Amino acid sequence: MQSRTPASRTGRPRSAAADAAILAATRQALVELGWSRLTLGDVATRAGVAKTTLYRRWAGKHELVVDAVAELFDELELPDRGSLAADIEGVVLQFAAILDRPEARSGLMAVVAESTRDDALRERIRASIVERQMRLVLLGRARAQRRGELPPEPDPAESARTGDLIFDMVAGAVVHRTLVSGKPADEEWVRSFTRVLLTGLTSP
Amino acid sequence: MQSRTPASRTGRPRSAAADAAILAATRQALVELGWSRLTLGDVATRAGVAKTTLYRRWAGKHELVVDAVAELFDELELPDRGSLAADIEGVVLQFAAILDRPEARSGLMAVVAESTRDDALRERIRASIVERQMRLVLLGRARAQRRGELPPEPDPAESARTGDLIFDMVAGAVVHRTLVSGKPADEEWVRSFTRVLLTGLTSP
Amino acid sequence: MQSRTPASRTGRPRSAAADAAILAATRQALVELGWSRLTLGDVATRAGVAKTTLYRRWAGKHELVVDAVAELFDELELPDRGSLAADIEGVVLQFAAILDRPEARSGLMAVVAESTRDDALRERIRASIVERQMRLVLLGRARAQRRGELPPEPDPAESARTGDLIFDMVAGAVVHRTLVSGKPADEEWVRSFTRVLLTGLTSP
Amino acid sequence: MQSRTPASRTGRPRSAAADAAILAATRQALVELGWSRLTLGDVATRAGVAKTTLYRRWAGKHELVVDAVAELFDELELPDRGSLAADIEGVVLQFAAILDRPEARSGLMAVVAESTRDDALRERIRASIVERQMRLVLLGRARAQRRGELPPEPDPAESARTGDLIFDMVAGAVVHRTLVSGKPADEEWVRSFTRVLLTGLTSP
DNA sequence: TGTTAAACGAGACGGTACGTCACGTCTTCGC
DNA sequence: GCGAAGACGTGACGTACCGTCTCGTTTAACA
Repeated sequence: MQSRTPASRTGRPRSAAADAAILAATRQALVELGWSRLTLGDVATRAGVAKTTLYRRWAGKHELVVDAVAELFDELELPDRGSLAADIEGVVLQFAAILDRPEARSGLMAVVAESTRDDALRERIRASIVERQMRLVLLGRARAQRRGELPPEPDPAESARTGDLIFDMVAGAVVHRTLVSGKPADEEWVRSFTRVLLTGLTSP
Repeated sequence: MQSRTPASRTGRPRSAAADAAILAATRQALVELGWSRLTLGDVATRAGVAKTTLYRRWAGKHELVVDAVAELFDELELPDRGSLAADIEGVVLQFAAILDRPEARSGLMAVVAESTRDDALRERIRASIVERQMRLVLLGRARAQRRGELPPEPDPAESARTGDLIFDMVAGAVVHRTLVSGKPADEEWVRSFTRVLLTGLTSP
Repeated sequence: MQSRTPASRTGRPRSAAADAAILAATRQALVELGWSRLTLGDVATRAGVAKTTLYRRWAGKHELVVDAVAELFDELELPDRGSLAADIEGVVLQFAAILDRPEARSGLMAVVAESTRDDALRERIRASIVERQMRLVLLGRARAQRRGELPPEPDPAESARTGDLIFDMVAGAVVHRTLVSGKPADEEWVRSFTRVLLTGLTSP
Repeated sequence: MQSRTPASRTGRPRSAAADAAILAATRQALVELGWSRLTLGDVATRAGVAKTTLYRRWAGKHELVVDAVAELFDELELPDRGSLAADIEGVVLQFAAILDRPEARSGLMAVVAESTRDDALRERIRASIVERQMRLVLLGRARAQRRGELPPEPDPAESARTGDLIFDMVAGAVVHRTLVSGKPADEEWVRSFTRVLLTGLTSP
């Protein structure tokens, strides 16, 4: 998934294990060193792999970290707790738990910072991290509409706009709470947040 | 304000002009190069200053950029547009305008990324950037309470919690919209956002 | 010969051409700049080599210059001019000619200066510069003894002491004449010197 | 003696104590650090003096060290031990004792090295160090001629040439023995050396 | 006895070189 | 032909001294 080169027909095939080892080593290095002290040479050593191998698969530090962090978001899923509020609280708590992990904290903001000047990187982040989260928002809304907790939205453009807004509010608030304010997005906070958000969305 | 050493009584005093030149040069370099390509040697050259002068005043790239970006937020102020909704819209638009400037975009996220592993840096960011914004939130709420648009909040602990929540929701949403989703926080978006937020805060 | 690290089995081997280029560039820089203005960055540039390559092979300026200057002494050899006096005159003139070259003048004294505080450097100088010269003294004496111009010396300890004395007198006088007094060790001076030395050694 | 500027008529006069303190601090620093690690800022601190004061009196490290080392040679004098051989041995031993002191060892060779590219420095060395030693050679020879141990030399040009030769042989041998060969110029060595030198000079 | 002009301490300044580090590329050899 | 090992050119790092430049403060000779 990460690799650029389209895999040649002939010669010794690339080790699949190497990919996993490199990504795991990257996360381990993020935990121990953080983004700014992480070096690709060190990652290669940890993974038991030559630097060459690493560069054959990723273009640089940013791309590698995007992929390493993206895997953390694989476990995100929409729980069915019976009500929209409970569902949101559940997914926000999951999201907060991921952001609380040291391998995500510094890596995520660093690649976002770089992505403001690198469109390919922004797209990579969108595709492998943001999209995953966005999907949950859309899924949750659809389920709530089926349940009758939210009114159906016939206009697709308006629907997309609202989806975007919700997503920016949810993800933004959790990220800001966790990484900027530096306070935990714990159950109490998540409950307050969800109440304000849902009230704002459903009150006339 | 930026410097560490508390200014000694004797010896040649530090050039005040140098500080301003360095911070301006830093912002210029952020515009042209972005965070990752910005080098302190280049900033020193742009500022017409020796590298050593720069290191005498700032401990590193992160500290320097915090101070350079912080000055951008000096212009933030709470407009009095007559209603809470209008006031919020005004201040959010100002905030979005600052985040839209290239010298803020990559620099801000990069220092936040690093601050997740550096408590001194986090405190510096809080004191010189976040605090400025937080003040506006508190000011706006106080004014709205005077106007009767918001109920007075007698419990100071609860008041602080709510202030934090509002702040994380406002700042988080704008930052996420601007830097992660990569879409403009324009008037339309701000209006929608403000409506959801205010409704959520004021509906029973 | 200069390098420390004993050459590993695997990996890309060190460029042999780089060594020669660096030493030549060092001598060129000594000619143009002298010891005190010579910088390793400049040497690297002249040699068409990265600074890191240079540091991978030599620990510092002193070690590098020792090796660069040592090569100048490679050409020293003991001529066979038929008599001991003529042999000595020949080798002293050769020695003086080397010391007269600008790449030797400042470099040689500078490393000797440093060697008074650095035993490893002193040993490096001894092995690659002094030893070469000492060998000629011993060779010349042996030849003179075969010729009958000098009496055989049965006691090896006394022989070593005398060898040391001769060597210090020859090398010291030429160096002092050339570098301290700043006058040329020309044929006339060499003849006078040789006469005094030989007379002193052979008269009862 | 060291100072350049011709001392103005008015204003605060220069502290005489400062000169002595600086030279003493320089020697102390030479002992502890050697030439290459000695810095003028450190010397100033040791002397309890500002860097400015130091630079007002000396142009740089080389000039300062020449003066600091030169004072060591003030104590050199020609003993009257009754015979030319004994006189020479005495003065050579004194000379060797000075060269054995750590403040002389590295400093002396370093300034000689630099003097090969700096004529003003060479002249300064000649005037304040070499001249002192040369005077002893001439004095000793004159005394020996009065005693009849050496024949009078009517030709002044030849006399100068011989004086130079003797001086280069004496100073060169001791310096080489002490600083290059790294062995002590002790009584035994001095006796051997003096015997060879005197025999060479006096035998027909 | 007061003026005054230079020397003084302190330390910031523009520079230059240092020696190190990580980057991303390359070259060699073994599997 | 992949992969490890590691040397390579490149370029920024942060530090250390250099020698110069302000500052405010003595301090001794002159008026």
